[in-house]
Amino acid sequence: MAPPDSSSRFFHGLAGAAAPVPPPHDESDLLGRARSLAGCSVESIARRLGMVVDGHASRTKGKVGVLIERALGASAGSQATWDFPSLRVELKTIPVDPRGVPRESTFVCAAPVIDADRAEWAMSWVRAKLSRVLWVPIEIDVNGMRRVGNPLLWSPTAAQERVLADDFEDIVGRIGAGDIEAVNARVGRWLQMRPKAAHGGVRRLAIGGDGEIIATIPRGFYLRARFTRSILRDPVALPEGA
Amino acid sequence: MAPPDSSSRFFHGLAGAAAPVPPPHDESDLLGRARSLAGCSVESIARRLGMVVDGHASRTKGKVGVLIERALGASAGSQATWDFPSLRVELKTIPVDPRGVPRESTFVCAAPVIDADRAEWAMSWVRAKLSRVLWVPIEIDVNGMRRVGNPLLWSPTAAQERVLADDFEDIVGRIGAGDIEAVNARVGRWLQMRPKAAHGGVRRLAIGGDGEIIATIPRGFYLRARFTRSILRDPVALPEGA
DNA sequence: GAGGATCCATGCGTGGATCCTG
DNA sequence: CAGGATCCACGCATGGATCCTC
Repeated sequence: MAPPDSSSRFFHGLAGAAAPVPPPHDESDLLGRARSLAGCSVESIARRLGMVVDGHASRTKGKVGVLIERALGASAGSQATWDFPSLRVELKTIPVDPRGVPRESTFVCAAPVIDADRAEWAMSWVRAKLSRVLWVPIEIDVNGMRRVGNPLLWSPTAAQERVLADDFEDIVGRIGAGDIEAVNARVGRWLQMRPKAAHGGVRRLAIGGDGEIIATIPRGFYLRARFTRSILRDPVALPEGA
Repeated sequence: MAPPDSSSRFFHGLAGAAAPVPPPHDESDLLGRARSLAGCSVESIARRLGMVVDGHASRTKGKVGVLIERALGASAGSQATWDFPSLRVELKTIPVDPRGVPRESTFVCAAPVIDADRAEWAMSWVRAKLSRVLWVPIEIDVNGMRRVGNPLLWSPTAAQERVLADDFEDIVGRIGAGDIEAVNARVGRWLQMRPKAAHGGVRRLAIGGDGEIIATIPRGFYLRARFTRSILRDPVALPEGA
């Protein structure tokens, strides 16, 4: 008699769980996939992947980001520097209003609160992630309905990168000098640093002004909405504020 | 009208979830509690705490250990060195056959695969944990029914500790020399080192024979059943093999 | 508008151990 | 028998972001 189907161990009875989308072969493959999602509602993509995205937005903050990752074949939540490591491309979903305009800042990556004295722009994680970004707008209409917009594969122009680098050095320099508590979200023209934690009680070790060890809230780097608005309007423009 | 009962936020609708048992005041308090559990079935203790311990043993390996921890007021799954930090006492549940004899080895703690060259018995985590242990036997009868046996609060005699220290130095010395892959479970009379991982694919960094970085499976220290059998029979005896 | 605060999912490490072939 | 392999629960960190008051 026939042996049991050995492939059955890959199916765990999760009705609705679809097979993972394979990684894209190259940038044009990736961009093609992203374009094919344009116009689709978030709900329809979720159904196709066997996921559920509902409930108040406050309780589903990161869901759409993860959904688009999976729909495009990004490596799932790994420690990899980029969402598509072989392409060195970062994916960012960005909520936009009915006219396609970003209203929120965009998280880039965690900020170093210790070892900041050894952080340089050229070697920084911020630069690595921003060197190639696939922007996928999520259009939210007046009824709260969410739909994928036209994707943009972007790299900073030399002029744009100079400003980002300046902001980065400004922020990291103050941290390295022990003034981390003096760095708030007002520092930086397009790149800023803000708290990034589950709640206000989270603490991480850092270096204080007198070289002593202090406990402070974890921070993250964010792109101001002013900057992402400019990119989506005109990818090579040097926005106001430069 | 009366304000809502503010204590209600501590109850999350978990029918059966009992209040946590407070930490013991001292060793005699702890030992008294353990003695009061003797003779109780695992199921009856679980019911009392609002827990469920059932299913095949392969799928519930650590459940009884956690159950007894909670029943005795141990600090829950923290990074603390001991289960009862203020008493510096470690709790070990140990499965025994109907005659009270241990048949399995006992996990002690993770083994250092990196930095092993700086590990000394006097400062070791193994020694710290074994310096004071509350042994709680779990008697498994022929029907698979599990019942708590008579607890034993134990410290190694000087002669016992000498052997443990020798085994430790033997194992750690070989690791420090870069021979970690040469250390298998056959090394050590009462203390041994064996793999300790979720599955065979887990890897951790270590130092190879030529000082290079290698990836190896994580290890743990275990007490051989031969040794724990001796302790439960006669806590101060120097077992065979010394 | 935007700075500061917060929310969910998931991965990984640790601690609780016992399983399971040869 | 026992060496080598494995299993579950849970906490914490990370990565996905948006919320929510001034």
